[in-house]
Amino acid sequence: MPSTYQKPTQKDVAEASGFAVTTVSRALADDPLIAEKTREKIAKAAADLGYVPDRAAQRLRTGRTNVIALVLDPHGEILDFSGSMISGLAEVVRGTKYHITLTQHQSGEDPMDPIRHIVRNRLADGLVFARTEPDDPRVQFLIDAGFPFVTHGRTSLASHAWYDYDNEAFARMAVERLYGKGRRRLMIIPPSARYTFSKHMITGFKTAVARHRIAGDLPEDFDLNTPSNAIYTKLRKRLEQDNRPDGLICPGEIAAISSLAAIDDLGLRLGEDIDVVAKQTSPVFDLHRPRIDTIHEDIEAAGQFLARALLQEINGAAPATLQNLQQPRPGY
Amino acid sequence: MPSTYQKPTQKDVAEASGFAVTTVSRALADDPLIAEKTREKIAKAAADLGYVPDRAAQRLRTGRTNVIALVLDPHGEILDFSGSMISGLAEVVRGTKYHITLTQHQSGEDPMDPIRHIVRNRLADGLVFARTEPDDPRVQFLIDAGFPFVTHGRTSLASHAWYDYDNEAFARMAVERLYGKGRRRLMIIPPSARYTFSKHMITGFKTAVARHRIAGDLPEDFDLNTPSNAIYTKLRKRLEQDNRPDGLICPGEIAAISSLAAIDDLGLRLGEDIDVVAKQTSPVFDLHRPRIDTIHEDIEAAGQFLARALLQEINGAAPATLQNLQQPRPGY
DNA sequence: TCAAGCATTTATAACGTTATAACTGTTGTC
DNA sequence: GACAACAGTTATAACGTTATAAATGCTTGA
Repeated sequence: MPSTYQKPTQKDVAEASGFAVTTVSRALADDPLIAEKTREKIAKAAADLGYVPDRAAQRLRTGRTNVIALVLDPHGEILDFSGSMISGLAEVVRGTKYHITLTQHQSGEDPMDPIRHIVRNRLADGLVFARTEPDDPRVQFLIDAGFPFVTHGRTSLASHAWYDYDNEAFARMAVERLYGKGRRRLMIIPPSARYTFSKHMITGFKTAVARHRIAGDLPEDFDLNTPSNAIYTKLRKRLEQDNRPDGLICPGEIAAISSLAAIDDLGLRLGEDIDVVAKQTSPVFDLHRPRIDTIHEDIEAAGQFLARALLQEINGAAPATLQNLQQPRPGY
Repeated sequence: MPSTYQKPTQKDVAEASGFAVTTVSRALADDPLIAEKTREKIAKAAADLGYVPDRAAQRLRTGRTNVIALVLDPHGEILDFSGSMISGLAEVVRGTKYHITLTQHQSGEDPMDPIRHIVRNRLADGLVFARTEPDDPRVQFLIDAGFPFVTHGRTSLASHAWYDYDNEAFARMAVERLYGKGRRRLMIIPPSARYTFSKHMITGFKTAVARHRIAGDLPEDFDLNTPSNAIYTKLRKRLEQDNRPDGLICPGEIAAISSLAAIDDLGLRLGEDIDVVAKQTSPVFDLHRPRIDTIHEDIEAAGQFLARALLQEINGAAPATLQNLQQPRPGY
């Protein structure tokens, strides 16, 4: 490619096809006013020249950015959450006119900042983010602004587009598994309580242990955002106390690995002194030894749904119709 | 925010400050021709109005996109590679005028496609990608096109900006560890041989085992892109053969987990029948039990370096000065 | 005092696209 | 045969910015 290469514009297509620039623009936009023959001629000329519309010009003129913005939380909560989510989003967005841009807010920062910035400066046509809180200010802000968005996770606010994993069912299912193995003193390592998904998980845990009238330990001070060695330390201390749990529910692989380390280091035997059920998001954990009893969550599927939903919402679909709750899938 | 909200433009700043639009433009660009007093007045007016330049207009006029494009390989090679890389990139890019866009090519597709597309259509000012091959066509294309880019991984091509992990040193170090433990029949699970980093790793492995005059098994048919259960299957078969290795080197956590599963399922004892050294990219693996002997690679640091390097290259720095080789850091 | 020089500022045009309104030529109606 | 209606095409202007060239006013030197 010579450095003098100049991208063909509509003007070039117009000259090549013998029509006016306006006609080219309409034809390429499939305007029904344009005669079919004309449309074909122009399409051919455009293809021959390798014409691709200039995004900046389109964006300037129409105000539409053809961008969807992914706002990521600080790194490190779920192993490979971002990678899987991105993979799902990218797959759906590929082949459309949309691009994905990335923003990641620092741990200290206000999560509202990137959202506000993107909306105020029209940096995208729609937003994706995860880890919602019941009364999430980001969601409220976007609803008020009338800005298209989708979330991974529900809220208690007015209806919007979301995808979520049924963490209540996950916790219930996990309790059933442990109960079925004869476990009667269960404990869950809850994600940070401020997230909606954590509340659902806790609800599921509480109702399931209540139904069986067994002990359900729900420590307050655990936090998925906690570095894993903090989970290790806290759990280890708990396991050394009297009346330690004999069944443990982990909301993710990091918690599972941390827990197994604490169990192992205390000389407890998995499957004898204690059983563990964990949420699994990565296939490689099938190969973990000792085997971890898991329940699957598919983050990539979430990304796919969210991308599709957002594109639909941008094109006018009602957010209330764009909701999906993924059911837990048994690990094995 | 009312839906009638209109972003302030330079025109608004011009009216508010009493200067012409052109002057505003120059002042905000810190043009030295503008008087200091004027610059201050305009800066104040812009700040008061909350003026933010319109990216589309700037891009259309200047041809600069203020975008750096991250081209990701198909998902799933290294656990959380994308997430860590993105985190590093995003941290450096935050606060600059640049945005990050994402492209991920499908496993079947030509890796050149997204690169060509981005360059031909001026979709970014610079490119980041990983997993280079010695004679990487993407690198050659970009050098020929004079398009700024940085890679995670070296090539044998003309000098360009890169960041790499010293996989030769990694392999040597891993061999030394195993040798120190009395292991004399070593084996490495090599990443797909077409990547530069794999060749380096193999070189390091070969030279180190040759120095000690010990056996070095280098199976041809392993592949990091292989689903982990394929690694498991192949390794398991190998461990069942005569003269099985007593020291194993894993290029990543997925390979390590798969290997440990094969070892465990065959009833071999880690630390007795065989020792494993693995590359570690995620802190949580410190908590893996049994403990895995690891050597660290910091992907986030790679992302940070690459972002800084790319921004410098876009601003005219010579690519040859933007190279860094990360040294392996012992796990414990 | 006046031209030249200088420091600032500004008018104009252009980037590539699309929305709006205007134009052309044909058909159909009375 | 005049005119309305319509299908199809096009000229014009505008989105918000910056590069270029031009203009303004002030200072300086002879």
